[in-house]
Amino acid sequence: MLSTREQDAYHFIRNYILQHGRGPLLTEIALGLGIQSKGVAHRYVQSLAEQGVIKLVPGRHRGIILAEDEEPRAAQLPLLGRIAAGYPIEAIPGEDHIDLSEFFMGPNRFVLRVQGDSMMEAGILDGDMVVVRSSQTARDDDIIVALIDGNEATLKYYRNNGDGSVSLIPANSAMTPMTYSAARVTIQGVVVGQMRSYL
Amino acid sequence: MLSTREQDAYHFIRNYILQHGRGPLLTEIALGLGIQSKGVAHRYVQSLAEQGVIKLVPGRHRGIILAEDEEPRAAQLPLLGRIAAGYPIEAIPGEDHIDLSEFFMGPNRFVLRVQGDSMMEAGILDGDMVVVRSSQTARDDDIIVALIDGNEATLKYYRNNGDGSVSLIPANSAMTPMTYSAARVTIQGVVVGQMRSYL
DNA sequence: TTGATTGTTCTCGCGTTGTTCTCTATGCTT
DNA sequence: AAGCATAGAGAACAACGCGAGAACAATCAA
Repeated sequence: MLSTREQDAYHFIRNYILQHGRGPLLTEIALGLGIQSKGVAHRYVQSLAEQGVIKLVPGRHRGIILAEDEEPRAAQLPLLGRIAAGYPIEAIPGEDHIDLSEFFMGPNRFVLRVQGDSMMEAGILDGDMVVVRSSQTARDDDIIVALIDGNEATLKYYRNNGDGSVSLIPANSAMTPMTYSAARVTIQGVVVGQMRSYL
Repeated sequence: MLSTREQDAYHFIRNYILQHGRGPLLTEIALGLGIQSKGVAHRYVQSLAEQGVIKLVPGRHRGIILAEDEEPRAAQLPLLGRIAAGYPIEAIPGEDHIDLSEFFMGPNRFVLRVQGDSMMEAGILDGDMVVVRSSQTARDDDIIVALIDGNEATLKYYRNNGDGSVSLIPANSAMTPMTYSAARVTIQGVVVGQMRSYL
């Protein structure tokens, strides 16, 4: 059973290893817990090791390993919290990590790079990546990858008009929605995620 | 388990080989680490070789090879190509997979969930996740996480006015840019990525 | 009170990192 | 082919800081 501060220490250590790829120093743990004493940090580390939550490489600096660390740690980032204008960063209780794999991965998915501004007002900008789940069907208001007449690809909101026609609606007030007979539109997939890099 | 400086050495060697196509000299490694001693460089190289991170061709100058790393990660998705309104999906030559780890992972990064519409017109919507690289500095037009007066967090474009004041500019025409004395604004990090899930 | 939790401060051995020197072997230059 | 500058290999030595605790104190709940 972990005490309150032991849990704090564990979370700090976990975050540190995920961020830096190596164990923290006792001093860094102490700093992270807001205390001056690396002695206490050491005591917590010992306790965590005894309880099997972490493992120690004896006689080494930064010799802390996560016990759960058999699984691929490739795609985890610490999730610090929620940010809203006017308030301090608010921690999200219960969630302290985000796994990019879980976030985006799934069967029958692929990625497209978006060119153009047709979904601009939906927050999908020129150059963004969209994660698409292959599907021949979609629900209203899904963002879909559609093929018109078998050769023209497009990214639009989907609307089935129920009369044998479908509408493809851009998220850009400078462009107009288009309506086609259902036969002309082939759904290739549904957008399930979006990402952007600022580097 | 690599020590701090061994990791530094490994990164230097890796970069060197990727850049020059051949292994570095011990002297060059020492230079790259900012030390005068090629003896230490040698010690690090030996240790890296023992731990299997690199391989050595015995009896040769520049005989350092990268051990075949990069076991296929779980966080890859096929990258089909580029989609633009009016054209078929166009394959992107040379790129056929996207690695979520490479896309988003890096040292000193964390994730925040965005609340509010202050960066709406930059394609960062309410509920999106942003990947932030910890940093105390930023360049003009970076999107930053800033703390105002030490307790108010916000996500804005950054602009250093050069006269001791900085401006924080929202991407939302319904909101107005704010200017503060530089002392009141603490930069917590720079947004390097953004992602959204539609599920 | 008593014990659990949390914290400070101090000490000690050694891990880590660095310098410098020597010896041998490689490989470019002549 | 021979000579030589330089690279690899490693030993000896030293400074510094980190891990590993020990000793002790404050706080709070049972």
